[in-house]
Amino acid sequence: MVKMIDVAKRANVSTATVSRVLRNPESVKELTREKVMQSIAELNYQPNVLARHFRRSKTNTILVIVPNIANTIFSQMVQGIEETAVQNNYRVLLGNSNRNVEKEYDFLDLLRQRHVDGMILLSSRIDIDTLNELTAQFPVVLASEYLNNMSISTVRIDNRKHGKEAAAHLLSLGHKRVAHISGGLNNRISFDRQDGYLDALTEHGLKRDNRLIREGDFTFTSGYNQMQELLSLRDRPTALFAASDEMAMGAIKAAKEKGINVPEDLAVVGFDNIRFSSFFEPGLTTVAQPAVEMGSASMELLLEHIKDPNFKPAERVLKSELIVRESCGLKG
Amino acid sequence: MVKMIDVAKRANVSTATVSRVLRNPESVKELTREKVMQSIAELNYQPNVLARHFRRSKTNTILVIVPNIANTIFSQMVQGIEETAVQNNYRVLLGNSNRNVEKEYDFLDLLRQRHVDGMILLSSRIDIDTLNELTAQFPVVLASEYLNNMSISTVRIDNRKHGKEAAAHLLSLGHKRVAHISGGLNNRISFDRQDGYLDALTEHGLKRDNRLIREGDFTFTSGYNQMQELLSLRDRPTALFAASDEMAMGAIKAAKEKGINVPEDLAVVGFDNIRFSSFFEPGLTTVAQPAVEMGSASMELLLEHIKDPNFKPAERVLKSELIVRESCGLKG
DNA sequence: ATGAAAGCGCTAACAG
DNA sequence: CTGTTAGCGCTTTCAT
Repeated sequence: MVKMIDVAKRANVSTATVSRVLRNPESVKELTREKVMQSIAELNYQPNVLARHFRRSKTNTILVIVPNIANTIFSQMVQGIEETAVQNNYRVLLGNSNRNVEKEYDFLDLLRQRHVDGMILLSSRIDIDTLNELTAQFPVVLASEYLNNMSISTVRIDNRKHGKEAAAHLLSLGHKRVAHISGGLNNRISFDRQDGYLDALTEHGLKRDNRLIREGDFTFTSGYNQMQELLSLRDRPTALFAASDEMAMGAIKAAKEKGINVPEDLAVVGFDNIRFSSFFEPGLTTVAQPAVEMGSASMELLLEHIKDPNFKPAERVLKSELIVRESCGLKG
Repeated sequence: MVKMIDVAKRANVSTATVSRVLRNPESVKELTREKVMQSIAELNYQPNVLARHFRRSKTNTILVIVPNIANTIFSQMVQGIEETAVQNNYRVLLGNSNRNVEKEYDFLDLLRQRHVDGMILLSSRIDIDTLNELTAQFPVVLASEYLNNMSISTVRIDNRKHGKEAAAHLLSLGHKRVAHISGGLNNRISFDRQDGYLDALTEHGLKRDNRLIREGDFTFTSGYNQMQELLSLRDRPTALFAASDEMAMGAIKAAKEKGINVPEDLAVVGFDNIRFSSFFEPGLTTVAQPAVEMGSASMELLLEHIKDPNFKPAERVLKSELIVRESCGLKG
């Protein structure tokens, strides 16, 4: 393996000069620089990044902890993160936790051992104390979720506002019995979307009806199951706001199986705007989460933290919008 | 930052012993080991992985180059890779090329600079010469695709066999005019699936009809567009084999828009068995690609290469199977 | 503008 | 079984 000293010798300079050419080309006289560059090219020299990382104790690598990379919404966020990272000469290490808390904790050692310069969490079950310990020492950004105490930087959307928007859309279409299938209630996002739904009811002069509110877990299957329950009610709902597109699709499947047509007999609004929402029949009306942008924004925020260790925790709330398709009965 | 020498001093041993406790605990007397462990715990010592990587010139990190991480089939493969990597104490660096060849080439420097110990390519446009240069020097595995000259290890399925199976399924249902929408023909996989389709025709005594064969690019939109063309034929097909589920869904959408019912008027078989194929209406009959397993198998193969630099290029062909749902008209 | 040289923290060969 | 010690290849002060 050809190393810096070889390049230096061939160019009749010292390793310091070679290093300068690589890191601060402008601090070296043009002629010298050219000699060095030529020597590098002739020897096909590749700097040893391990030595460099070691010496500078910096890796230009960040860690992303994902609950499930095979889930569209997360893989889109990762796409945004990766893109912005590479643009800024950073690399992305992938930590797929499979929703396993222990695995999440294991990944944290990569931060502690300086294997990475920072970390982005896409939803996480890590306890507050550990999180505080880490954010005090290392750059960390939490994406999509958020916590009450603002000691950690966050990128998210206004779930409550958009939950309200989704439900209000159905109410303004004249529906009086609007059901809600929430995400898992171990999750702040689920509460926010549900609170938004409740806000909309209040604004339309309707009372909360607990029989119309059911807890799912964001998955297709949970949407399917909870809808079956809702359809067995005497006074069954005429509309549904599901806290995820997958659940909305599951719910629609349950409805179809009972001969209930969407949107004619049941209007549905989802949340996320995953790729398949537009392929689905009927096209799903949904709140579009800007997943890729959330990823980019998280990476940008993380870079701020990395550059300036005194950077204060910040919050970025991105805009979403309601995408109206066929499932709510407005278009058709 | 507390380092090895601090631990050593507190435990009254040398750094060598601390190092041994960390890497070969069994080579150290139990009493000594315990002293060291205690010292590590008391000081909350975290080994500096950068120094370790540098010293051992090994990173326990591998690179995955993905055309598009937001695409389900690839994110599933990555999931399998990550899982197996972590199990074997490896980390996964993500390189999302966005189907941009230049970005792919840029990522290769991570290998050349020993930033990673090996690389898995999930489909790639890198030229043969570069690939040969790299495989000669570094552990590399190509997943899902493959090349003619076997100088690189490969994990794939038998696309031709399963393309034949898919088409044969439609033919055995009595269809005589079976259309095919292929993937992009810059891709070996697309040819294989198409050849399988042709094999099936031959076996059923049918001639190739070029009007029934159209080139897509695996996306929903291309399926939609190509189906519109197929439906404008005088003698329109009664069945379709699409080389991806997304294209199958796009094709079904095009059919529905013309009032053509699936499967009654048009039987459809896709390929991949992405998550949404079972949610789709009608449920998509498709060839199930074992994406997660392909990822795991790739990582396992890569580990063989890493452990034994003389390991010969190998090929793993994984099993797939036809999943029969509603879209082919068999089930109802 | 360039060179000399000291180390970054760890590992492993060698010695005992 | 344990200690001593020489680096790994690069960056960066300090001189010149």
